[in-house]
Amino acid sequence: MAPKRTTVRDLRRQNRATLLSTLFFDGPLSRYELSRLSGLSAATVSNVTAELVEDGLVVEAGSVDSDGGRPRVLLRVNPAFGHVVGVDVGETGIKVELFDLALTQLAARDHALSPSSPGPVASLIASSVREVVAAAGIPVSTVLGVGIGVPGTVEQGASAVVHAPTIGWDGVRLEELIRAAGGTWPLYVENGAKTQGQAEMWFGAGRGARHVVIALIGSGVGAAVVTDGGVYRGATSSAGEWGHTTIAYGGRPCRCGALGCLEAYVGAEGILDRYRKARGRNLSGGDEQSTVAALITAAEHSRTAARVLDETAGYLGAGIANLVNLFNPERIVLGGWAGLALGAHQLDRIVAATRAHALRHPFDQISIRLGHFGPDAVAVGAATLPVGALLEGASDPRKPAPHPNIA
Amino acid sequence: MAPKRTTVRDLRRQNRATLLSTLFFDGPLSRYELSRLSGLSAATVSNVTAELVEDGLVVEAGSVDSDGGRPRVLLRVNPAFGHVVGVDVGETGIKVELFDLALTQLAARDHALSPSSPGPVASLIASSVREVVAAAGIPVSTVLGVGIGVPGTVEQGASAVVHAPTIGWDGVRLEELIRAAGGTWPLYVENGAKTQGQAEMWFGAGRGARHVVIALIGSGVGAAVVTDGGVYRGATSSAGEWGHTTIAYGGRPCRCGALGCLEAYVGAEGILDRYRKARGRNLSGGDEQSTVAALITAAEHSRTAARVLDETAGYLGAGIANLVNLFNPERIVLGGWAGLALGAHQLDRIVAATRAHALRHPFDQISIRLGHFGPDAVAVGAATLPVGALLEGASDPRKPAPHPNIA
DNA sequence: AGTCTAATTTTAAGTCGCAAACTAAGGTTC
DNA sequence: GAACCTTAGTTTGCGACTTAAAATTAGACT
Repeated sequence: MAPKRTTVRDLRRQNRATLLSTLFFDGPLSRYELSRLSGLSAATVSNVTAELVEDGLVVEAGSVDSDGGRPRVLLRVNPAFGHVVGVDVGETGIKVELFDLALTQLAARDHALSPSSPGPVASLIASSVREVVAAAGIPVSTVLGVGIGVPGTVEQGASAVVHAPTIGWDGVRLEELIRAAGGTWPLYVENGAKTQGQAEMWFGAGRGARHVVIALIGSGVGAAVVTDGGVYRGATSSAGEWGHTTIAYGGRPCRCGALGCLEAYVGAEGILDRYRKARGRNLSGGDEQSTVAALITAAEHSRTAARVLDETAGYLGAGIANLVNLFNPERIVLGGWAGLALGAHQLDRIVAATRAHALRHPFDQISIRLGHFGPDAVAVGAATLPVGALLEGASDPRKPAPHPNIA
Repeated sequence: MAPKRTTVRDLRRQNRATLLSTLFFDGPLSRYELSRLSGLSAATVSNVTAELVEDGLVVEAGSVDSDGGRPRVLLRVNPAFGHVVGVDVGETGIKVELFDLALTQLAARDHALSPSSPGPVASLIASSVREVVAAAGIPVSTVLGVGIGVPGTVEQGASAVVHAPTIGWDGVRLEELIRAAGGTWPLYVENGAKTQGQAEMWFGAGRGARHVVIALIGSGVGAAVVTDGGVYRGATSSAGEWGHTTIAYGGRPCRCGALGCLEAYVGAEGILDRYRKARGRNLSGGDEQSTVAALITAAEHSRTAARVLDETAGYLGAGIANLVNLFNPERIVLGGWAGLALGAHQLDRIVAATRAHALRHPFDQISIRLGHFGPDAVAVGAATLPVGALLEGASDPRKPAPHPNIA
């Protein structure tokens, strides 16, 4: 029940982590400002930052005049301290991106992937990481870790186990496969929706808030729930399966086998299928993404298209209202390619539908915004995983704790 | 982002709290076992427990032989250290119960309440607390605090603000009113569903689990969400409004004004109304509670009644499945008077409906159980609030921190 | 009485953060 | 341009904490 911390040394780790995180997120700061922000005494800040500078994690970054006294020396996290890699394992391909510690992209690779059985994917990941490292011309030893976002649930443990029905993975020990393919970096495997959520929280539309739900709509529908600043995982890391919540009891069949799931109404496939049924014929081809774009454009002239989109906004609003009522967040971020497309043209209607279905009190607390990230969200979010582990206080970054989740 | 703890003294408080909580929840334990359970060294345990014994919070409770060595001395929380009061503010009356620290009931009072405007309720609470204290014959100074469960949302802050539309409260500063009526005890105000949840977590069907959703069905429908051992509140303490999540888009009107809320289908009122509509006439009168009981009995003979209950199980299962998909708990506890009544006769069907609507992976994690508490749940849970504050480390129990939530 | 085992307590050592005193680095005043 | 002010950051001394190891305590067994 009660939290559990013990030795006086954990205290040091804790304070070290607090200062490092503050520097990372709130930009260059002087020791003096750090002291104010962290609540630690100036003496301790001085002491701990000296250690951080010694370790090379933090560097001085110029100084700024104070009015009439000694100028403040600014400190910031050393972007060159090390590098991180983010991998987006998608249904049709993988994306591998290399960043410095400030999450500036240094190199990237895309690879299509037809069969997507686990072994080849693991090999491809391992070789692609080596590729981007070579492309950026950095020593491989500076890679602090590789974060991997996968399209399914991840059971965290000694070695992460991935269940991803949409690509036919069931109980895949991805970490072990990548190690077998020669990957020696610390690995962090996480559900793709959760890494997208983390990207929005760290650098996007979620910044500054502590209770946020990131609603993601693409071909499928998911959500990342952030409670009190951290991604919520639930008992076995599969929390946030918003797409398969029932919104219309006994309604449209969903690919998951149930009836009336939200995804069957507002997922890209669901939207197009409803349009198809309403219209009696298919929209002009292309991939899903461009077909949805075409539908949105068509809505300017076609009553049917407009009606389908209006209904979509209604269902989506009800779905968002469920999130609002259950989680009482301070902010909702709408993301995913379809979410961004719908949001750009229909945000007012979506908000109105949300208001109609949510309780007044929690609704009054929220602001609904569009996500800042496009197709890079998963990879960027995945790359934040090793950075997060570093910030949380793995003092030896190349040997991090089992997983940030555990700590 | 990062948690924030500072001085070496907090460490002591922390460890003190850990040991006290362990003793409270895991019964009498020897110092040796405490050391194992808490991970603290034997020396520290000895040191801290000495302090706890000195303060009167902990007493020795016999000893138990070890095989061949010095016998272990058992320690437990001193039930007589102080007393706590739990208050259940309901829609039709208030219930005030006095407990010792082991949550053994020592006295109780019920009062009907017709107008329920805030002032008189506050006075009634203050006088009832004095009544139960007198009835139990304990000195008033041993009252460590008064917990109050209210039927609405509570904004925690310097002074709790209550919004309870069903009894016409809007922005009521209950604490201040009780103080004005002469109540000098530390007060803890919390939403009634959340106190019920805490009662089940501490002493009922939630014991031992860390991720639980307690689904409460009475006249209305609510839920208490427990994540990682603590009651989840969200940004403004109104999380868990399960009753007003949309389950049937465009469906039955709900008293909240929206269409298709879960409450409109599985709340007692919703069930009875659906039966009325199906049957074309009312069920024989009485209060809601006995009418529902009558309906359940009638289902043995009446096809209509059976069908209404079957449908109820279906809707309820879908609603529970939404909780499972979103929160991924390890356990669902079904409570509230109507929830217990339905569960006693229909649990199989409810579980089956849940399976039909939930994703396989999270569904496989859960066990669905009935709550252990009946009408006392709110008051017992409310009484746990001051106890929780004591366990969390308010070293001077009569002057607790603003609210356990804040810490 | 002496010995064995296991549970606590005492002791000595090492860490930590903080308040206060102190140093650094620049501007202002006369 | 020397004395003084102001603000930033560092050093010092101290009290508080946990721990490992040594010492003590308390029964059981011989």
